[in-house]
Formats: sequence, structure tokens, C-alpha cells
Amino acid sequence: MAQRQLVKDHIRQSILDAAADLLLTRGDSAIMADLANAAGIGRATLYRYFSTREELMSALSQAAIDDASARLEAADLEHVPVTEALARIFRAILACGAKFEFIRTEHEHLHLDKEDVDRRIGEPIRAVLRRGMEDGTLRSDLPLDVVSNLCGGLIIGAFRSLPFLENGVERVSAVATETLLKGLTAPSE
Amino acid sequence: MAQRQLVKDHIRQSILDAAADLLLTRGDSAIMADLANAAGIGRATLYRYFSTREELMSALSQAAIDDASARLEAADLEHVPVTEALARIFRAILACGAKFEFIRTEHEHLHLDKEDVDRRIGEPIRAVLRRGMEDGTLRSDLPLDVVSNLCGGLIIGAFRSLPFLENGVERVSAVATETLLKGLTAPSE
DNA sequence: CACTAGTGAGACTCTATCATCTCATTGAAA
DNA sequence: TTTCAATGAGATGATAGAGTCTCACTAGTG
Repeated sequence: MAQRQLVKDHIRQSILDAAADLLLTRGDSAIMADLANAAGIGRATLYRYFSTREELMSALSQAAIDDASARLEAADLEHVPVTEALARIFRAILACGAKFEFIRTEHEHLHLDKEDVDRRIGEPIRAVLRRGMEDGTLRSDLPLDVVSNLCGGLIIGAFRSLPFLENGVERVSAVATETLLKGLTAPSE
Repeated sequence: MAQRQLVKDHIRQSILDAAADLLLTRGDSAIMADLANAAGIGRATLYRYFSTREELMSALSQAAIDDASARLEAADLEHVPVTEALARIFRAILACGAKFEFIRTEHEHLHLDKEDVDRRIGEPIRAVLRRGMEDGTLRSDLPLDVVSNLCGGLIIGAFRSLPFLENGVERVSAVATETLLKGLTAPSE
């Protein structure tokens, strides 16, 4: 019967993955029936796993945050040079796939902890950027918020570039990291 | 009675502006009553201007595209160096304000002409990037789509940076342009 | 002043979607 | 083979939001 539980966990995970994908392409207009369908299960079954739409969304948000946060922690950002840390950040976030876009697009007008996102994802990234600004790797004549937003923009651009480069995450991360580093060195004038 | 018409035009414009703002912060969850409220008019009146939600959305999309497109045309991109053209692109898009974000966030799963957006906004921008890749201003070892997506990402980042810099559009455009130019020069290795 | 276009408030209908429930079927465990 | 937890299909109820309509009110217009 431990077997059964394993299967259920797996299904639960499949639902979340499918939901992230579908919500990425269809947005909030994807209804419960669609989500069940995308996960390859019946609507009634979907409700057995997540008793309300709200609950599904929350679980998805939480899973997305956990995923990204875990990858960032595993990247051990504090103990490597800023250049390497930035590369790891891009790799970590891009590896989250559709879940990343879910956080980005939904967390604005959603039921879930903006604070949590900021604390566990935003802050670690900002810490690296701050360090880069202090040690001269990045220009320091701009507010951290600006640097941070430009970095975020590059992450979005990198994510959308995934389909256009071989070697997906690896190559795109490298390109984006390079762009950020070269783009945000001290002003030329 | 030409007077009356002027007032109506003005109200119509106010509705569109208010809608762009509200949809930017609240997303699709903003209902017709909210939109009427944000525009400072009654719900019934809103329906007199736009007889369905769909119609309002379409008008908003169209207004946003027209706005951005007009600014890009006015920028006379083909007849200035790539560096200047890029600066003008950032200024033009950022000047659109909330309408820009509306295009970006809604056009994915919306009723409106992705083709139109691509033809009148995407293509002029890509033309500049293509030119930059050909004349050596930008690195040419990446697919245009990647360069284009990274540029788009920077636009998003720049938009979000607006609140953090004095002189808003001007200063942010300059920073973003510089970042793009320095970031996407020929690879260093 | 009288007239009319335009308005806001609010009652109303209709529909899509959420959520619940039942029941027959399936497939794994005993 | 028997048992039973889990499932899919589909009927059903509940509700939020779209869209319609009426009516009294207001502010420009002649």
C-alpha cells in the first residue's frame, strides 16, 4: 500500500506539471476541466487531489517557489564569485521551466505570498547583484532595484529564447550571463 | 453638438486609459463594474461605450498597438544609426506606459491580432536589431530571435525600473540602451 | 423656459464555471 | 477469485459575472 501512495504522489505531481504548462499558454482562461484533461485524468479525480481551484493554484505556487528556491540554495551562491553566481542563477531559474513563468505571471494578482517569493527567490538574487555592485563586477551607479529589474528582464528574455538555441538551458544561461555582465559594467562615458 | 462629440471621445479615451491601468495591476480579474468604477463612470455607461467586454478589450489592444506603432514610426528608425535607433525604441515603448504592459501580458491568450502586433511593433524592432547584427554593432553569432527576446526582456526590465530613477523614461531608456549595446557586442572569449 | 442626449442606480436574465454527488468500472492486493 | 480503493463519466446545484432594460436625474442646447 506504500505503492498506492507513491502512485498518488506521482499523479499529484503530474497534475501540477500539466497545470503549469497549460496555464503558461492559456492563462487563467484554462478551466478545471481543461486542467484535468491536460493531466490526463477525469475532472472528478482532479477534485479528489485539489478540492478547489484556489487550492490547486496555491499548491502550484508553492511548488514553483519551492522548486526555484531549492535550486537557488543548491547553487551555493554565497561561496562563488559573482560571475559564477550569476550563471548559476540563470541556470537555476531557467531549469524551473513553466513553473517560473507561473510565478512571474500569476503572482501579481494572485492569492499567494508575494513576500515568500521575494524572500526566498528575490532576495538571494539581489544579494548576488549587491555583491557584484560592491566588488566592481557590476556598475554601482544605479539603484539596486534597477539592476535587479534589468536582470529579471534578462531572465524573461532568456526563458523565451530557450526554443531558439541548441543545448537549451546551458547555452542560454551562458549567453544571458554574459549579456548581463558586459551590459552592466561601469558606464562608458 | 460638436461639443458633445468631443466630450464622448474624451470619455472613451479615459475609459481606455483607466482600463489599461487597472488591468495592469489586477489582471483579468478586473470585472466590468471595476473598470467602470476606475473610469469614474457607471456600469451602464461603460456598456454604452463598449457593448461587450470583448469589444473593450479589442479597442484597448488596438489603441495600445496604434500608440506603440505610431511612436515607432515617428522615431524614423531606418534613417539613424543603430545605437540611436535602439535608444529611440526604448523611449517609444516606455512612453506607452500601461498600454505596453497590456499588449505584453494579454496578447498571449487574447482575442487580438498577434500578427498585427508582430508586424507593426515586432518587425520594426527586429529590423533595427538585424541591421545592428550586420553592421557589427551587435554580436551576430546568435539567432535574431534570441537577440530579439533579450531585447524584449530588457524592455520589460526597463519598464519596471521606471519608478526607481528620476527622469523616468529618459534616464531608463539610456540605461537600457547602454546595457543592450554593451551586453550584446561580440563574445569576449 | 422647454427639450433632449447622456447618465447612474439598480433590478433582471442568462450562462459559464465551480463544486458536489452518484454510480458503474477498473485494477491492484489479499 | 474476492475485495476494495480509486477512477471517469455525467447529472446536479450554486454562484459570479456578463449583458439588458427601465427609470428618474442632470446638464447642456435651442
